[in-house]
Parts: sequence; C-alpha cells; structure tokens
Amino acid sequence: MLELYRQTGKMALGSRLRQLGEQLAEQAARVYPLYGVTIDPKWFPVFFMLRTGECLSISALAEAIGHSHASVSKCVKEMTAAGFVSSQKVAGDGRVNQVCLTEQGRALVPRLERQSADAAAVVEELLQLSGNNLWEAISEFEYLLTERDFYTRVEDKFIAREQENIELRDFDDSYAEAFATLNYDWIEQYFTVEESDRAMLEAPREYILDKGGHIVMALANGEPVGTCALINHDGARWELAKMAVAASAQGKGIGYLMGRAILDKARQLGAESIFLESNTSLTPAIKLYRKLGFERMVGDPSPYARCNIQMQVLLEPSIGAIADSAS
Amino acid sequence: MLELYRQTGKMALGSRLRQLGEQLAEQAARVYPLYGVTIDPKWFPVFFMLRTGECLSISALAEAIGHSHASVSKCVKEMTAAGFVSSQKVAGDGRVNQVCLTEQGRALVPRLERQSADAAAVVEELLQLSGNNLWEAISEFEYLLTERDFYTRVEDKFIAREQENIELRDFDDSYAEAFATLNYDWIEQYFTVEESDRAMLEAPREYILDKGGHIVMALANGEPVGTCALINHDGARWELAKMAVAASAQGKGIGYLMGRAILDKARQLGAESIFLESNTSLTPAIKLYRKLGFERMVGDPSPYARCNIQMQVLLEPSIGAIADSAS
DNA sequence: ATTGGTTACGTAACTGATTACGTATTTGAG
DNA sequence: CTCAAATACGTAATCAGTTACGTAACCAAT
Repeated sequence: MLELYRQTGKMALGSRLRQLGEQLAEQAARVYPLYGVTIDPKWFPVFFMLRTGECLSISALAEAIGHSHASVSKCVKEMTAAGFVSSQKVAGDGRVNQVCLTEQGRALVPRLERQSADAAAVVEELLQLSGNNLWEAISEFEYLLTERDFYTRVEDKFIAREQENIELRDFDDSYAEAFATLNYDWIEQYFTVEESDRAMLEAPREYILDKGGHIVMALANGEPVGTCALINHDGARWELAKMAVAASAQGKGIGYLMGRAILDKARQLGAESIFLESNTSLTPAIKLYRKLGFERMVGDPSPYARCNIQMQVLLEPSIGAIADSAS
Repeated sequence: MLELYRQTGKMALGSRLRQLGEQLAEQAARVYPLYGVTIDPKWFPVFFMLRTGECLSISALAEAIGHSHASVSKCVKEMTAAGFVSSQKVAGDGRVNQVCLTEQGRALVPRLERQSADAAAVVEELLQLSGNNLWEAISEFEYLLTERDFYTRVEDKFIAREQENIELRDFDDSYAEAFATLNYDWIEQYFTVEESDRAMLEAPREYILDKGGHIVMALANGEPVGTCALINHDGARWELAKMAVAASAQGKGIGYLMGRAILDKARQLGAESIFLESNTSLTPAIKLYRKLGFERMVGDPSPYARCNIQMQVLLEPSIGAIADSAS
C-alpha cells in the first residue's frame, strides 16, 4: 500500500474508493474490444440508456445517468459524429433535443448486452467471494451519510474537542469588564444598546447577584469568551438573560454548556420556570434555546425593543434531581 | 438511486465507488475551514507527508502519495506561492528538489493533526456502524483483483459464452476444402507452405484417416473455423498436427476444445503418447499445448523447416478412463 | 398580448488529474 | 575518460468531467 495510506489510515477512505473505482474503470475499458463494442467507454451510460430503442432528451439522459447536461450534450455530439446516435428537435416542444440510436448503434446493442451481463456476473462473483460485501457496504455507508453527513459528524467531534478547553466559572468582579464587553459586542452587532441593557451590564452585582441571581462566565484558555445570567423574578419564576458568546468562539457549543449550567443552578435555587426574551432573527440562538428545552410562549410585554419572542421551560426539580444524581 | 444504476445493477460498481469517493471528498473539503486549516484540500497529501518537518523530494512525494511527479510539482509550486513550503536543490545531487514546510506551514500542523484525528475517528465510527465494513470490503476486493484481475475474469466469461456456439465434428469430405484453407491461411501468415503440408492438406483421407488417424473440425454457427488432426505413427505413438483456428475466431478457446477432443480420441485408440512439432515464436500455441499437458522433449528431426520445438504428452489410459467416467 | 420566470441546451472556461516531451544531471559500462 | 542510458523535474498538451453563461422556447399571470 502507498505510504500516504499507511500513515493516514482510514481517513484516506475517500481516496481509496476513488482509486478502486478508477482501477475498475481502466480494466472495464479493456473489455469493450473483446466483445466488439467499438464505442468510447465514456459513451457507455448514454448508449446503455438508449439500448431499448427508446429516444430520450439530453436532460432526461443527464438526469438518468447523474452527469451534467453539458457533459451529455458533448457526449451526444461525439456519438453523432461516430454515427451511433441521431438527434432532432421534438415536435411538441422546440427546446428539447431527442436522441435516438441509429441503425448502426442498434447493431451494437446485442453485443453490449452480452458484455454487460458478463461484467455484472463477474462483479457479483467478486462480491460473493468477499466476507464484507462491497456493494452492501457502499449502500450502508451512503445510508449512514444521509442520516447525518460526514461534515456534521466531524463537526460534532470538533465541538467536543473544543469544549475540553472550555471552563465555566461563577462571576466575580474581575469579570465585570468582560461581562459588559461581551454583551455590548453582540447587541451592537445586531441591534442597538438600550437603557435597561446599560444598567444591568454596568452594575451586574446590584441588578442580578444581589437579587439572588447568578452569572456564569465561560473561559477558553483562561480568557472570558461567554456569559449567561439567571435573574430572579419572584423566587419561582426566573429569567435567562445576557447570553453572549464572543464571535471568535462561536460554533463550539459554549452557549449550550452555559445554558445547561444555568438550568442546573436554577433547579438548585428552587426555580419552577425559566423564561427568556429574544428575537426570531437570531436563528442559532433560538435553536440553542429549543435544544435546552425552552418552548415558545406568550407572556408579559418585554422591556426590550429588540425582543419579539418569549420562551419558557418548566422545571421539575424531582426529575432534575434524579437526572443529576444519575449522571 | 439513479435510473442508470437501477438498470445496470452491480455492473455500475466502479461508478458508485468513484461517486461515493467524490461525495466524501466534497464534504471533507468543508471541514478544513472548521479547523482553521487554510490550505487547498488538494494540497493535503503533500502537506501531510511533510508534517513531521522532514524534507522530501518531488519524486519521493509523488511515490508516497501515488500521484504523478508532474502533479506534485504543480502542487508544490502553488504551495510555495502560498508560503507553506519552500524548496531548494539538494547539495549532493543537482537534479533533486527538496521540499520542506516553512515556518508558516509548520504553524498549521497541530490543527491539521486535530482535523485528521477527528476525521479518522468519524470514518472509524461509520465503518463500525455498518454490517459490511467498507474498508475491509475494499481490501478484500483489491486482493481478489490482484489474484485475477477484472479483465481476465470477464474474458473467462466471454470465452465460456463463445464456446457455447462452438460444435466439434468429425471430418468428412464436405470439410475437405475448409480443412485445407484454414491450414494454408495460418501457415502462409507466419511461414511458407512446404511440400509435406501440401500433400497432407490436399489428401487428408489418404494421408491421415486411412492410416487410422482422426480429424476434428470446429464449427461456429455452422461455419468451419478450426481443425486439428491426430496422425497414427505406430499405434502407440501418435502425432497432433494441423491445428489451425481462423484468425477471426481466435481467443475463444477453440484450440483448447479441439485439443481436448483429440486427446480423448487418442486414449480411445489406445495411444501411449502424442507428440507435436511447432515453433517457439508461436507463443499462444505453445501456451495452449502446455495447458493441454504437452511438455518439451527432444525427438527425431522434423520433416518441416518451420519446426524448432517438439513437445509430447504421455497418456495413461486407466487414469484417463477414470477421469472420463467421473465427468 | 405582454412580460417575468423557468426550462432545455449548447458553448466556453475552468479543474484536477494525466501523459508526453524536453532538459539538466548523474550513473555506469567499456 | 567518455558517452549512452537512466533519473529528476518542469512545462505543455490532453482528458473527462464540472460550473458559468447566453439564447431560445415555453408557461402563466396579468
């Protein structure tokens, strides 16, 4: 095996697939002369689709064989020059170009079918000889990728790895500046800072902590990159607010980590429900809240102009406690 | 699935392999930005091979990653322009161009390694989730192809199919002309007709059959396409001669069929050995004789100028009889 | 009847690989 | 020591596909 494959291991799966495919294509090309099928192997898909004598349009062919219409168009041009197909505008619709086998093309069909049958039989034999059926393996692999594609699966790993570097800390005054900055940054990016923002961001101790609330900070490599606050309304009803993640640290699941921590804290504090206010244009945020268990609700009008949606989650302390002790 | 695949069935294995490979490559390309690896995905193989800091020549890289040196050369040129590698002539040998990562290139290595590890882990997971392990399936398939390649396997099917249309017939006078023509044709193609040829070809009954010998004709769709004669020398020693197959019908195993028939006949007639005379330049013929069991020997000088090799097979009638009754 | 949007298709430009070829350097056989 | 063969590698041409773009035809809602 090639040195690269030895070193990359199974990561090279993609290249190996393509390489085996090319090897098969190269050997298959040598089969054509054996059966007296004097066509360019790259014409095969078009030829095969027309073998029944049926005429098909360029785009129907492209659709059926999974290539671009441009590619099929070029292919048909070559096949026409070689005399195997002819094409003509169809009566009903002046755009479509019907392609049919010529007499000369039809003459090759029986040989092509013998060839196809033998090739298929060989593939089938090879598959049966293997402990792991390659055909089935491809089907299963493709199915797994439709369930959750390769990129998303790698992204999951990436987030998990990034979260290893994230620490959550309770707020103390050394984080006051970071708490304000992180929130100002995101508010200014999408909206404008309002008076109630300013009060809370400048004096979190007074407006949040002294009223029984709580603030968590997320640190990446020691640097504050996220904030989230839990605000006490009446001891039973609490509010999740001031959720902010630095732009450079987004996409690593930091919001989810902070949200989970705030929910745990709320349970400890005997909260029965938590609500929040947000804006439907902040799609990733809404998605995050939903993942945390929040559902849309209609509540009191918000003091913030930017808010057009309210969400709420009901806490069941006993179940929460069980889940906690189980984890 | 695409209509073409539905119709071709497993014959399309090659295309499916390539297509899945491309799908993976496309998704893998999206992974690079996630990890902040700002390289063109097609540079990956070169980058990966240099990741340890070791410097490699263009051709060493090409060898290791299984691409042409031209491709690597172009790739290195682009990577140099982007500042990731530098290259310089090596001291000892003025031809080779050593390629090394630059400082900027080395800076990406840790991120690249995280990315590689995560991608490999995802592939491994996907493989484990499948009933048929795709990686193993590829390995097994490749192994089977090294044992006997795809082309040869199809060729076997082809020959078997062609042989269904071949009939063997005992000589009668209606084949006299074909017997002569088929032999004249091949002799004239490679050598020149000699006097002893002419006698035997013009009067096979007199020179072969009346002396206890035998001739089989091979017919394809009713047309004579092959001849083979068994000549009696002394009742125990026989000669296989006048083996001829029409150029248009070669490569279908007709010679083998006739040879088998002649050997069977010789056993029936009580032959103890069969010899033949040929020329070493007729490689396919020599190969055929060997397949039939003939081995080289040194015998009496040949009456034919064209002959420079004699071969012989010893018959063991009892074993032959057992084999016959068993089949 | 008009007109904006969609569809079918051909041509052109691009892409990532290859093979072919030319040149400089090294190797090795006599 | 010399010169033919082999090696390293860069450039050019080619190949089989793609995307991008332009044009003509069709459709459907005014």
